[in-house]
Amino acid sequence: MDTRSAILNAAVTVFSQHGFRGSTTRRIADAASVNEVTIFRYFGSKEALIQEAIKGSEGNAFTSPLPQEPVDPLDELTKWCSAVITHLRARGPMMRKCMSEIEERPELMGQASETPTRATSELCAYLLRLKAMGLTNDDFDESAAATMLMGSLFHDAMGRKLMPDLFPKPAAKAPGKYAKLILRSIGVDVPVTASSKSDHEQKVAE
Amino acid sequence: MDTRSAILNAAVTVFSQHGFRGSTTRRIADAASVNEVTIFRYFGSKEALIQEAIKGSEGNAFTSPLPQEPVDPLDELTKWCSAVITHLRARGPMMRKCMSEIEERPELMGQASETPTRATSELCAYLLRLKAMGLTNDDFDESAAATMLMGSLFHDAMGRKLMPDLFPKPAAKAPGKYAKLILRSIGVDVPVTASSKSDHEQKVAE
DNA sequence: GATGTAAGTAAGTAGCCACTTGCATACATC
DNA sequence: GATGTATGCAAGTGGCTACTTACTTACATC
Repeated sequence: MDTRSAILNAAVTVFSQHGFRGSTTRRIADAASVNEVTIFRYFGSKEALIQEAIKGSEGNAFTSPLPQEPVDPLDELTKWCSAVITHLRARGPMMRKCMSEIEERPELMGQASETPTRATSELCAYLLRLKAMGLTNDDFDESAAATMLMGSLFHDAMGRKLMPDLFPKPAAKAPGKYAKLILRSIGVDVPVTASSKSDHEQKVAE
Repeated sequence: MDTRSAILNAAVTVFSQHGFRGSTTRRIADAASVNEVTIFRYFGSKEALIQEAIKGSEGNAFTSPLPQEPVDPLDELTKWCSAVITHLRARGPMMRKCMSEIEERPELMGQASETPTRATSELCAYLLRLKAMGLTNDDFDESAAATMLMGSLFHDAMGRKLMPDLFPKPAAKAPGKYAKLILRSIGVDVPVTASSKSDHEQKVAE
């Protein structure tokens, strides 16, 4: 309805598919069902349009909190991992484009780095809460563990479509497997058979 | 010296920096110190040149084996992780470009997927050897664990330059931290203080 | 009914792009 | 010294690109 935001949305869509160089003003105008000239009246240049479009789409940042007081770490982490993967997967194409063009257009990177940064630090804090509760080893490196889990989620979200054979199947159970492994790596006692979030009766010893 | 391979090398370099659309034949010709026309005489089209250049660069595949008979898992894995990260980091820009253009040019993906695929399956086999030796839990999911470690290495190689704050520092010690965590996640008994490959005296119990 | 505003239409500019053509040069081999 | 081969050079073609200009249409408000 609103012309300006129609153009911005179209710019995000086209950029996600074709990258900066492939996002011609003609393509964006067509996608927005708007005349090409209108784009320049609103934004002045393609550069300015795409920058504003991408910065604007940062608004939908990731916010799925981990509980302040852990009760069932495996279950909680599994659900959180699931949410992170879903979020990353939806933004996959756009993040791939941003990461690919970082050498030429570093100003576009905000979008791609925000979610991983926020998620990693939240995860780190959660792991420290587990430690404070005495559920873990007391010597583990929480920052390395958080990065590692985040890396797995990132890898899965980015790579599963490109090389499906590399990843644990089915995709829906992968978050549970990652969560279980990371918990075990820091000494949390996870029951043997609890390998996915579908095992709801299995609770971690507290 | 050889004109043909000079052009191919230049094509890889330029593509790694600018992607497909940014790799103009003029840029490639300049980088190869060759006349633009020569490119078309050899390869017919830009499309054909870049495809051959990228396929050709798959030659330098990753081959750093994990030992057939594990002796010191933490040390062996740490060195292997280090080698994988180094390899991926060197190919980072090119892999980012390939992954970014997969929707438009799926035929360029071979390069980006070969190393992770090979490395993951080698890692998986190694973890099974540890299991066969009775060093691990007997219920762990080796495929998930291999993917997870691979994801961490991939993530580190791809992302550390873009968002340095996200990763364990110093970079040289990260492979050891990942290796230690993954070993612990599958039940291998890793000494408390062995957190990097620099701790050579510390050996894993056999 | 006059005015202002948001948008479309048509046309054009200057530059880059992949790719072609025709010709010149250098060198090596017979 | 003739021939062939590899390469450079100059110029050009047609198409696309970002962006501009000038004019028009439609609608809303005074």
